Formats: sequence, C-alpha cells, structure tokens
Amino acid sequence: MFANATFERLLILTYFWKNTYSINNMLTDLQSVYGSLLEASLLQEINQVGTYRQIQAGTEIIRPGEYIKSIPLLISGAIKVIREYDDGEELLLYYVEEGNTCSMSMACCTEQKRSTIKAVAEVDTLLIVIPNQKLEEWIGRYPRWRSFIFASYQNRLEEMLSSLEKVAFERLDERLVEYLKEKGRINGENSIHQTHKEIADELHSSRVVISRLLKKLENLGHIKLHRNHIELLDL
Amino acid sequence: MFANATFERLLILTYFWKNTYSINNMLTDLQSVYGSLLEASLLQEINQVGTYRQIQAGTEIIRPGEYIKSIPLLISGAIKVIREYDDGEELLLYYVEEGNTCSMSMACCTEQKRSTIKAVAEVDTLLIVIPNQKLEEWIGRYPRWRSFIFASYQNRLEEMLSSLEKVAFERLDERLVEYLKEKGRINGENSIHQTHKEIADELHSSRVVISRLLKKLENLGHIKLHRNHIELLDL
DNA sequence: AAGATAATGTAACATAGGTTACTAATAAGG
DNA sequence: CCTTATTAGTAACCTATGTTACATTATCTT
Repeated sequence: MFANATFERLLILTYFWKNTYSINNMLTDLQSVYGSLLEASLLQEINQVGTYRQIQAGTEIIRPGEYIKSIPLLISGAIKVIREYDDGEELLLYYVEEGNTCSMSMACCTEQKRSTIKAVAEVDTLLIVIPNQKLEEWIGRYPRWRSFIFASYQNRLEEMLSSLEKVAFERLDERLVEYLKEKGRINGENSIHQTHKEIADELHSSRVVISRLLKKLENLGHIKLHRNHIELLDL
Repeated sequence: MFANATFERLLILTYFWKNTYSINNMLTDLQSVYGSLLEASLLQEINQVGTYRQIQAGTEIIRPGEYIKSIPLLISGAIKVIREYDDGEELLLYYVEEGNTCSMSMACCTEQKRSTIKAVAEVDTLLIVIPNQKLEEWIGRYPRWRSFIFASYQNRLEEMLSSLEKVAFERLDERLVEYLKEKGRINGENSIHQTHKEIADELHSSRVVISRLLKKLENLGHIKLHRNHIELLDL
C-alpha cells in the first residue's frame, strides 16, 4: 500500500505524536483549539466525558451504513468526507479540519440514522469524541456550544454548496487544479502522494482522463509528475 | 409574462385565498401544520410574534446579497431555492414545502451573513415569518423547537447531497425526467407551465439541448409538448 | 535477476451535451 | 388583419470527457 518512504514518514509522525500526546493533556489541547469558541466550564466538562482518539492517516473512521454514536471534535489533522456508492463510485465532499466538527455525524446522531458517507483520516489526526446525548444536553446549557453547532451546520451547508457548484459549473481541469491545491494545503506539503487512479476516484472521473489532464499541467510547467507522487510547482 | 389562462388562474387563486385567509386564523393553521411537531405553548408564542405572509407564485422572496432578518415557517405552497450567479447562470437547489423552514435563511440569520441564494415562490404560498432573535431564544426553551431546527438542517444537508449526486452522477435526460416529475408534484398538476428556456436555466443547461431531450421524451410517449406547457403522460 | 504487479503514457474512438444558425409555429399588439 | 416578438424544431458542428486497448516503466516478490 505505502511506498517505503511514505511508510517511514508515518512511523516518524506516530513517534513524534506519542511525545506530543504525553506532554499535553486533553484540557490543554481543548483550550488551545476551542478556548476562544467555547465556555471554560464546558471545556472542563468535555475533558471529563470526552475520549481522545488518535487516528493514522488513511484510516476509515466512518463507513456508509454504520450508526454514529458519538461526535468528533478535531484537535489536529483533517478528515475527508466522501460519498460512496454500491458500485464503488465515489465523490469527495469536503474536509473537516482543526476546530471543527462533522455536521453529518451530528445529523446522524440526533436522528439515529445510518451514515450515508464515508469518513477517512486524510492525515494523522487527533480528535476528542463526545457521547451523543451530550450534544443536545449542552445545547440547552451552553450558548456558545449552541453557536458552535449552528456554525458547523452553516459551514457544512456552504461547503456542500461549493462542491455542488464545482461539479455543476467547473470543468474537470479546473476542479483538478483546485483538488491539487487543497490536498497540498491540507497535507502541508507541495507534493501529493496519490496515484492517478485515486485522484480520479475522488473527482469521480477516470484514470486515463486524469493522467491526460495531469500531463497537460506538467507540460504547462505547473506540476512535475513522478510515480506515486506529484510535485506542485506553480498552480 | 403570463398566458391569459394562467393569469386568470392566478386571479382566481388569489380570490380563493383571501377567503381562506379570513376563515382560518394563524393559530388554527399552526396547529394543523405544526401541531404534531411543536409544543402547544410555542404555537401560542408564534401566534403572538409571527406575521402572516401570502406570496403569489413567481414572487422573489430572497435575492442574493440581501440580509435575512426573519425565519419563514411554511404553511402551504412551496418555495424553490436557486443558486444564481453574476452572469445570469443558475441552478435549482431544492424546494421548501409545507411544515418546513429554510436552513439557508436560519444560517444567514444566526451569522448575520448575506444570502447566497435566490428564493422564489413556486406556487402561491402562505408562510409565517418569525423575528430572528426568537430562533435562538426558543432553542433554549423548547426542546421540540430545537429538534425541529436540527431536523431542518438535516433535511437541507440531505437535499444538497441529493442535488450534488444528481449533477455529478446522472445524465441530463435523467435529471430532466426527475425535474418534470418533481415540478408536477409540487404544482399538483400533470402539466408543467414553463418554457424550454426556463427549464434549461434551472437545470443549468441550454434551450436547444432541453428541446432536443424533451422531443425525445415525447417520441417515447412519456410527455406531450405544447407551447408554454408540457403534459406529463407516463414518466 | 526474473517474473509479477502496479502505475503511467498514449492513441483511437464514442458520445453527451453545448453552440450556432436558421426555420416554423404561435401568440400578442396595434 | 398584419406585424412583431416569443417559443419551439432541427440540422450541422465542436469539444470535453469517457472508454478500450495496449505499451512502457517502476516497484515488489521470490
């Protein structure tokens, strides 16, 4: 699955992480990421009932059809949310990043519905999960939690709208460029470690088409193609 | 703008409406549509602070760029929500129907943002508008209002997802068939009163293409084409 | 190192859907 | 009733994207 280099990178990251994890405690993390958003007393409470989860890049967190019984609060990293079909077809919806939560899971929690999406850690990710009954309880008690939850929904709606627009109005080459930029940003690198096939899947296109467009971008001097990774030069 | 027949129909409807309006009062309407969803005491309160609005089919309710300062509760009719661009391009997002509210406006209310969408009454529509500060206030006080608001967000997210899928995965002819069905259902008729150009705009396509596909559907015996309206036979 | 596997490059072709241009039919207005 | 504007039909053409097929190169296994 992984190129050697990538795998070594993962090991290093995990090692680095364990250190971070043992130095900071949950409350410190909560304060640094959510301190400006939520009440101090709420952070205390989250600290009591929440559990840390450390997720390795590439791990599937939610699969379509599953019930979701807890809400994630992102501390660091990013989760990509994908719509997936029976026939293996898929489409990248959006990323959830630090300081955010996933409205899709909130929606599923409150209504006890099965998930309709797949969530995968895009990079190594640290999050705190909260039992779902707390979601509603805190809405009654903490105004800022209420605002936070509303803002999350708002963000999701906007991101869905933006995805919709891209698919409806933009051509594949434009979407590809945006995809590469976003991926580079999320991963904090100017290099994308994915095969053409994987990119094609997330953009709901075909490998040959993506290879063609990538080659065109390379000829224009915007990127440099390598096996298993793409170097971003000037996008 | 309107064919004579259509215009007469509007006049009749408006007349009919005024009667209905004077017979029922707001509380009765609220009870019949929202009685099973919301607390009786909340209905009382809505009755106090809400204002009735009667909107004629075709009226623009929200334009992109406007601030939204109130939340609509649909009593009857339907509102179509459209994404619109500077260059006049547009795309139909979804319909809001009886017993629902528009999360887009809620989102805008709570965050004091400008609307990014256009809302048009699809048919004659009756709704109650609520001052936006009540939205948050009631969330703290009425559990069922809270659930209602969450469910609305959930619905919108799902509808956006469904729109996204249609645009991403379905071919135009399939989308056209669904469009015709939905339009017929919303209008409660087996006949669509729109020009090919109007349909093309809402599906974000071009008139010629839509005419071509409609003709194909007619040849297959699914619809019958007339000037300014389309008869739905067997979809 | 040899063979297997996965990733990429490339050509040839198919097609959905967009564009342009023109005609025909219908309705509206004076 | 004649003129004009709106709506719809149709043909010819173009392009983006998808598909099939096969060659090539890099990587993994043994």
